[in-house]
Amino acid sequence: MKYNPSAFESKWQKRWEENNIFKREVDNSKEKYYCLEMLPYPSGNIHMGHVRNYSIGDVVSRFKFMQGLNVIHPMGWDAFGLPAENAAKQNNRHPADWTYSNIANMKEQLKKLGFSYDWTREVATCAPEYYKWEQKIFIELWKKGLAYKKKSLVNWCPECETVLANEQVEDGHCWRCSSIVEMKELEQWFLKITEYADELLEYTYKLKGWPEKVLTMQRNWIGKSIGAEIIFKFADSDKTVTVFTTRPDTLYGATFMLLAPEHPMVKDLIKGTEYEQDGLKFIADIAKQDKADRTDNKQKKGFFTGKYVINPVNNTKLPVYIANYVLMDYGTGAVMAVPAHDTRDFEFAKEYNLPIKIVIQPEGEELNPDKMTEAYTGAGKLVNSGELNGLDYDEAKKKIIENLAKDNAAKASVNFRLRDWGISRQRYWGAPIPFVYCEKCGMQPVKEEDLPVELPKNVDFKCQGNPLDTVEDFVNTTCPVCCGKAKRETDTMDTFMESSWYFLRYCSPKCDTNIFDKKEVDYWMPVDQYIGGIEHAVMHLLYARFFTKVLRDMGYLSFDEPFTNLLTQGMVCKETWKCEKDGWLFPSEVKDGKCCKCGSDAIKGRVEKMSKSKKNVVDPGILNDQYGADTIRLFSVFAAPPENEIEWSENGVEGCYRFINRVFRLVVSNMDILKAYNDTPEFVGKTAKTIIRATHAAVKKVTNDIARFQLNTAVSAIMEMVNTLYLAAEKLENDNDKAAFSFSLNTLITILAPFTPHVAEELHELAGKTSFIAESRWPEYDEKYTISDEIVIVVQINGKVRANFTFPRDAEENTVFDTVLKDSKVLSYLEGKELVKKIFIKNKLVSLVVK
RNA sequence: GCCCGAGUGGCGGAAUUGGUAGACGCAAGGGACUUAAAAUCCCUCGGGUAUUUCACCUGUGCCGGUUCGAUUCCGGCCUCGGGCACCA
Repeated sequence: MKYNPSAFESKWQKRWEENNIFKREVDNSKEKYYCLEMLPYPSGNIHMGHVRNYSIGDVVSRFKFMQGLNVIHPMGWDAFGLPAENAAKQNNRHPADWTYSNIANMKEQLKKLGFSYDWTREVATCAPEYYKWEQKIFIELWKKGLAYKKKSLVNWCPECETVLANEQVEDGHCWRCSSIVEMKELEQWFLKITEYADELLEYTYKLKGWPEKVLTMQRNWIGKSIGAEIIFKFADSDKTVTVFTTRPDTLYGATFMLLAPEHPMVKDLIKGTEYEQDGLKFIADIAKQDKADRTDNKQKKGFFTGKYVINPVNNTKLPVYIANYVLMDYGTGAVMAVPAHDTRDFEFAKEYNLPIKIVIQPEGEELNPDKMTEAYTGAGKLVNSGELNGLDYDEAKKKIIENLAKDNAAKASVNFRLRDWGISRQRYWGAPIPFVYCEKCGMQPVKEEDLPVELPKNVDFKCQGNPLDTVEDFVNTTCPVCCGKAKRETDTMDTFMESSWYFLRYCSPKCDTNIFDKKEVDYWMPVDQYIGGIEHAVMHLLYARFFTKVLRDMGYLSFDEPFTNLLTQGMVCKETWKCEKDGWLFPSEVKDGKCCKCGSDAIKGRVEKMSKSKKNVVDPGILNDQYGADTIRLFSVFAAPPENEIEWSENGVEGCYRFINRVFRLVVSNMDILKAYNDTPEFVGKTAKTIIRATHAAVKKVTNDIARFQLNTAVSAIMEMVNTLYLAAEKLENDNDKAAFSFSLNTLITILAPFTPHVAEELHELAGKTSFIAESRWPEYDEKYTISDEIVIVVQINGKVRANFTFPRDAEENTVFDTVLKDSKVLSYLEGKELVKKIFIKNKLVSLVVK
């Protein structure tokens, strides 16, 4: 009998489904376990990244379930988004059709991989039954003042024809299409995530189950700076300007003042003066630059306004400049410049020949302004600072704020890099924002009983701009307050809104009375294990944390964080090929190092994440046909630790296939023993002991390794067990040996079940069992059977291993030294030398020091 | 520049508390079986010196320290990967 996965994999998938074995319900008598994988965007096909993500999650889910936990393991579709709309433009296909057919296709592919999802909880975020509740959340956010509409300068992607959140701009480019992002002034909806900045940051220190890397990225993104606001008076008027600084201790060293070109005071300051004309030109020049240009070009440029402010600590007059490197959207848009102790201010001072005044002296060094080539930004003691002289810079920070606070000239202040989340999108395929504009009553939310505001079906996708604007039936409506004529909001919500709460909806996906059923959420949430790619470290994971905190404060939730443990799995990569003329090549287009199209040299490119554009994609569907689901699943978890990158290797897959074959042969060729012996073996006899030990040791290692997500070593432990069983199979002598062997094979099938569930079920059935292995109890191991009676004691002499001795377990110090110190090899090292020290570590080693 | 993470064979990677570095797998080489191939099985596999075999030296990015003993702990560096970045 040969291992032929295509003969039975679909059979088991069908049986699991027919018997509803992955369908789970609230059961207060059982401990719950929520295993969640990031829901996919229905792009059309499952790719290797999905397979890896879901294989990891499936091992954990199946394992936890076999351990007796009530495991919820849902799957759904992040179904709104631009690709559906682009497909509509190109192929004349409605985004809904395109999306739902992709979902059907991908669901089929997932089922063929045998993942243990509870499909009764499936959610598609583009369904009105889903986004209805999102609209309700949105209105409640608005009622709490956490959603607001504001005219502001926003990121605009000309290619996608929509606004982007700050999180969606990478290096000045659109995260989706890489076009250069423009700045545009528009009236937009925002969510006040900044109100939660402090708590979001604080909890990054409490999330013990998250990778440090992700927490750091979130901390960087939130970017908290502790400092002070200081008020400066103008020399020639009663006006004041406030600056934010993290270095109030350097206030005595301020030698000029800088304002952002967009600062609201700037135009007034130069109005009617000789500086007006050139100043306006300077401002206009900077305004012309896009985000990428302005940050790329680090050259400091400034313009003197002709005005002066007074330094509140020493009444010095400081010239006021407009500077290109001062940003309006951070701090107050005004900066006190301390060239001696700030890198950028130093460059500016050099450029415009402004004075540099040292106020911090580092220990053991004497700074001299004429000789400095760069600013000194480190620690030190204060000088040239009046009453603060001699203070440490940290103390001076507090002292100076205290002093100035008496005259209301300063206060302690905190600034965040995090901006409010812009969620308006000028696209069709998203959840409509449930607001209307009435001529009489102004902006009004749609009444709850009228939700959802459904997307209209008949729309012209080929038009310019937002297709929703052209749908008269949709736009024209009545006011929920006065019933008069009103117009609907046509912006839709950012698709990250849907993924910010879907894990809550999974708990009661069909609840039609509220966002979710609180009882269900109280039982299942928070998520015990969340698994997904590192690319969501900031955007999705920050938004979901924000939503959780907001819903908690609205009384919907009674916990602070949605995801207790997070695993960020690495990418699946493969080598690439490139030709100078024809660009990226498929491996099939390369022959003997030459490009098949033009015959020139094909260059082996970097190992990169699998992507269509780089032509290095491996289709899981084809692999499934070739090797079966179990092999792909096993490879995905065995190739590397989950958080590392996997470099795709056909040979590696082949190796996993070979291993499953090896297991299949081992079990099938010993089927008679497996069936005939059902009693518990006794722990006697060399062969039986070896078998039982190998079994308990494997169970121990696999159990512990899955728990700490070392799935690769869990698989190696099973491989080792199989190797031992192959050797033992030759040596079975009596009934007890065979009983041990039978016990071991049964255990092997059981511990394989989370990794290769199909072959495990098949072997289980071949062994005459009628139950599902997926529903079997995970085996327990007994420590006393994992250890051997004999142990090897290593002898180190002056730190080097010189000999090995076999002793009975727990041999005493005296016994060991008696043998060791009589051994001729050991003695040869001691000859003519003095034995200075003897160290004995039980069951491990002896260490001798000689002189 | 600031902040995180990581450096171990030809490769992916093991070593859970400081205790025989290289588990498991891949690749490579040799052999068995076979008319042949596939499949399977066995042996070798960090580097070096031996080969009168069983041995010795060296080795976990580099330099130093602690220790009987360091991939693991401490100090200093180097390199790579990632995040943030005219953020005041």
